Amino acid sequence: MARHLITSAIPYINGIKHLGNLVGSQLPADLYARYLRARGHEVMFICATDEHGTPAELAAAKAGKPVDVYCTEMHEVQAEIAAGFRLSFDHFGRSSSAQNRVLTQHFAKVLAEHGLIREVTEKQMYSVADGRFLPDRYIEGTCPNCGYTSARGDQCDNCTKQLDPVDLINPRSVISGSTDLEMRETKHLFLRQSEMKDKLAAWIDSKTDWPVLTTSIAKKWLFDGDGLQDRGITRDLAWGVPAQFEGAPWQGMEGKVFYVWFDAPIEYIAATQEWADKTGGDWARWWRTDKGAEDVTYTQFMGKDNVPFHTLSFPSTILGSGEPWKLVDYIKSFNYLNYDGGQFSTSRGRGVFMDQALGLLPPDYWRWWLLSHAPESADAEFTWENFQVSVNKDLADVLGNFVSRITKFCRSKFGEALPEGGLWGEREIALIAELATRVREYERLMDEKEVRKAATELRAIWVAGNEYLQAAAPWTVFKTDPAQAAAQTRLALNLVRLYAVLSEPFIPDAAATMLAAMQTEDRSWPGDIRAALEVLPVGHAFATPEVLFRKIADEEREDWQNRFAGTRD
RNA sequence: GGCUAGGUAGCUCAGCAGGUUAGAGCACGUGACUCAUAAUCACGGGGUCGGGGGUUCGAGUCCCCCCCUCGCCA
Repeated sequence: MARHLITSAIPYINGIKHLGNLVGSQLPADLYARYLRARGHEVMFICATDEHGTPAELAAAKAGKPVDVYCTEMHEVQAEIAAGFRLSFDHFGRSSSAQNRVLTQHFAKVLAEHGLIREVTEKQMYSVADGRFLPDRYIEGTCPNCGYTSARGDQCDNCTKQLDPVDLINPRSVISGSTDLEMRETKHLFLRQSEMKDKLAAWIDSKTDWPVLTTSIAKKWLFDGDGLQDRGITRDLAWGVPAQFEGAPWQGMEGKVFYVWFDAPIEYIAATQEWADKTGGDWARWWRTDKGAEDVTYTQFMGKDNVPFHTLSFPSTILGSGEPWKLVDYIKSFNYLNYDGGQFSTSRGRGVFMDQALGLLPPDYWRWWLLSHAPESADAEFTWENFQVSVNKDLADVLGNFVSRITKFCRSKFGEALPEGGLWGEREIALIAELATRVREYERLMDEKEVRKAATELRAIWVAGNEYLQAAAPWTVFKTDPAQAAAQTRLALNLVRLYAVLSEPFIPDAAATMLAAMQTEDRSWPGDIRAALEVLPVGHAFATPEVLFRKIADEEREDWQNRFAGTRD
């Protein structure tokens, strides 16, 4: 038994996430967590909402609510949806927690003591009417290049030219529309990542087993152009972890907070502290190598947009502190999931969002499709046709129908209990051999976090059951040798339990239904396959379950296709 | 423009320490079976492995050039 710390990139508080966000971090993290628990390991699976920053402030203002109230509400919404997808977090925290404030300030202070923070005075656009500094993208004006009137301070959406806010003609605040803007001096803290460059490079180089996607992005940022740049870790905002605090090694940072990318990853640790405070557990044995975490394996899951923060920035914080914090062991990153020929778009409401998905079908349908099509080697694409075909074929026909055919067969010929008699022959021995090979391969792929390939192997395990039934044909054997048919039926019914155990990480609800139907609580992971197929003994009663997975009809699919093509209401 | 990852059967993808007739699922065709959610199982048709050079006895698999897609950055 080993100890595994697993974190999923934390979703931003602003709004409900779409399926692309889900499959990029939370869902594969959950798959891995469930698998490791099933194998008997000790798991700490952490996620949280990322709550600080300007977008949260603006969304709250738009909703007419204080930002803290807004975040509390949205956190509850996201927690509920996560539960709806059966994401099995040990704790779903909040980056606005008191624990994170203390820890973030602690890290900043320690980093400063190690000379890794420097103060930088720069000029930034200030909106007198709004009473605040404006981030570049919250300033709009006319593009000096193409004349587009809604060009943003960082880039013109029309001609794609990169801009500086001062370039804009007639600049105005996106927040209030005010044109009363001026350049003011402001002071910020910068994390001296450039000092950490060599150490980070050596560390990344040592990770030869990481996905190429992860290491190539890290190396790009490390070596491209002038190399790894220092980054500002404070902003002129009210909503966040205050950058001026008691005992801070600097002065004059009043009214400023730490930037989200600095405090968000620290929330992984803080969320574990939140968990500890709630449950009385010990967070330090997961995070402090001087307090029991030296044998922990830490795996992070994230979309590719988050890779720079997790390979460079957060490690700079961890390593730079000089304290014995647990550093990540493996970073599993994902490409993007596109939607029917284009991108999912939160702002334009294009694609399927998590709450909407659950309104259409139960979580297992989505979990199966998303995981079996996870964008590991390249960007992947969601289409309704593909979704319909995969779900109908894999879940309804191959797995669901297998459970259905054998339970109903047994019920009609022998009754609802495992029948007695008969012996296993060559066919059964061959099946056991095939399953043994496949289950070991499935384990290997799950250990390697090869999500798509694991799904393929699992499906092949389901298919093996159908092949066996088709070849053994107990319905024919029954006519001449009922005892032999009984042995075959007994084996197949035991397969249902085995499938439930193996499939649980992908489709937890269906797995629970299958175990309930087999009237067993035995979820033990199969070591010896032969033994695993004798867990349910002769005479063990079962209940013929309802249809495990219903099929998606063509009309339904077309309806959904139309409904989600445009914008979200 | 620079960089990353891709461009393999109609579709979604696997394969690549270079080596006999390039694989899987879906879709399609034929057959088997009738226990089952008109499900399942078997067999089959289908690919000049983006294009062009090169290295090699031999290249989707290595090298060079070009074209296309996606994303990141300037």
